[in-house]
Amino acid sequence: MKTVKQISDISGVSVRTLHHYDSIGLLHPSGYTESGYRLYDNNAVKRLHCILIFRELGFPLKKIKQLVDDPDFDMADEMKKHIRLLRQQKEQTEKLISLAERIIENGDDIMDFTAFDKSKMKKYEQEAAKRYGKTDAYRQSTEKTASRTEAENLLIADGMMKLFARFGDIKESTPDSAEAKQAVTTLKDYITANYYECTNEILSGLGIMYAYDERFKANIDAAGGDGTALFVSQAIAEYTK
Amino acid sequence: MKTVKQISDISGVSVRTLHHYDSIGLLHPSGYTESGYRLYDNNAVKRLHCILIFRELGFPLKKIKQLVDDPDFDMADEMKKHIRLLRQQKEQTEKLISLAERIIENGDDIMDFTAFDKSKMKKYEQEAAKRYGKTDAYRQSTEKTASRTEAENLLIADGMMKLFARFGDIKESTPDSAEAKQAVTTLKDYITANYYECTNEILSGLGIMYAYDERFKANIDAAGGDGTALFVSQAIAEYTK
DNA sequence: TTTACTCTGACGAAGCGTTAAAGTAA
DNA sequence: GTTACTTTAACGCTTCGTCAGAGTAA
Repeated sequence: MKTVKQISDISGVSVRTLHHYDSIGLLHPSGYTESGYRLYDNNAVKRLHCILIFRELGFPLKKIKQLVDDPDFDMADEMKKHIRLLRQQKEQTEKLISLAERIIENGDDIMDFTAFDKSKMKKYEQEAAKRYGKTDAYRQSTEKTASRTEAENLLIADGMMKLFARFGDIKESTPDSAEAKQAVTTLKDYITANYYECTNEILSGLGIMYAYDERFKANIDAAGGDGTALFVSQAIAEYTK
Repeated sequence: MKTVKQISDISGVSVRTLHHYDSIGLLHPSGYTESGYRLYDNNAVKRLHCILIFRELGFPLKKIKQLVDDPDFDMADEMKKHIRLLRQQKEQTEKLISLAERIIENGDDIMDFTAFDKSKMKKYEQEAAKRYGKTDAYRQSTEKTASRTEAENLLIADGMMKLFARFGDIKESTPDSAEAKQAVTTLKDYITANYYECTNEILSGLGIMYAYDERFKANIDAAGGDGTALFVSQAIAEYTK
């Protein structure tokens, strides 16, 4: 029979933890001294080892209690469920890593950019909706945006900027060049995939907006260099002609 | 100026969360109505969006507060530190997954096995220490075991069982066969790598123990089939002859 | 006596969810 | 009046860490 301190020393857990496990019924001492000191026997030590293994795997103490208390509990099944959980965790973390990396790449202006996406873009949507009566596009966009997380939206907006940057690369060619047409197609598809069905009509409206609305123009030129917004606008005009 | 409910609707966070962010100073309302209702302006909305992005990346609220409050705060640096954290998390999760998978493979008797490792093995170590005066081996083993987590030790013990299972595969050959010698070498190296420097002297003692101590015999035979413990013992005797 | 342990509370931490009681807006 | 909102207050959740005050062991 060992005291809390001895158990603590051989197992590495704190005395407080042993107290805690006692109080929640996960590991009661095997007995007590006459003055009320906790005493643990070898079975208790074994039980503690089991507990620590599950704990390390990330099981919550409640589940551990079930696992070690009920011998009929389907361990393999619980393990499999747990592995699924861990896999999800891993995927989630991977997502966050790539998110964080991309945010770093974009530098410090990422926040203004968000503003561009969430406020200005939406503002335009509303205007476009009034103009073309395409309330549908607005609804779609709002729903899709709402169903995503902030960071996901940030990435998608980031993708928009990258598309504009590509326009910047080819802005020395003509708006009716094959590259320009390709870029417009990509942009249209991107909007459809991520915001709403981008018809030629809407696209045309966007093209005008991009060149004449200062809010857009500034952001697009920032992404692709001076004159990019104008070039995008012209390329769209050619495309929808 | 929008009320809590409106902010909640457009951002997806709960009203309670807004209250919370107010109380911890992360996002104070831009103003109040005469009756004390919180009111938020566009700047507050932008700030909230920033907050949500960082939150999603897993930053603690305290750090987010610093990041959004202090414009001189080195964001890129914090991001990099955070990415390192995320990578560690991912690695840790990967470890746990492979751990859990291996535990599943081993079936339900994994716990008895742990007992075998932690209690019986150590008990033997002590006995061996007394017998050969090799207190050093005992200390090494204890230290190494203590420096690892429960699950890691479980895996290492699992490895021991696999080695015994290999002996079981070749137990129809002779104890002085090349395979047997190879298996003994592997066992010796494994013990040295994971517990303590396994000299021929100690190994010899182990060999005797494996065959005549019922506690070991039962476990080894369980891993490699009846007669495995005896075969291991003989193979070790040959090896150390 | 001194030093090392042990015991039972009880607060704190992170980030809100969830009532609860009561006032306000439309 | 009714219904939808709003406010503050406070417990709950999870797993212990960290005192605090007081008794026990050697």
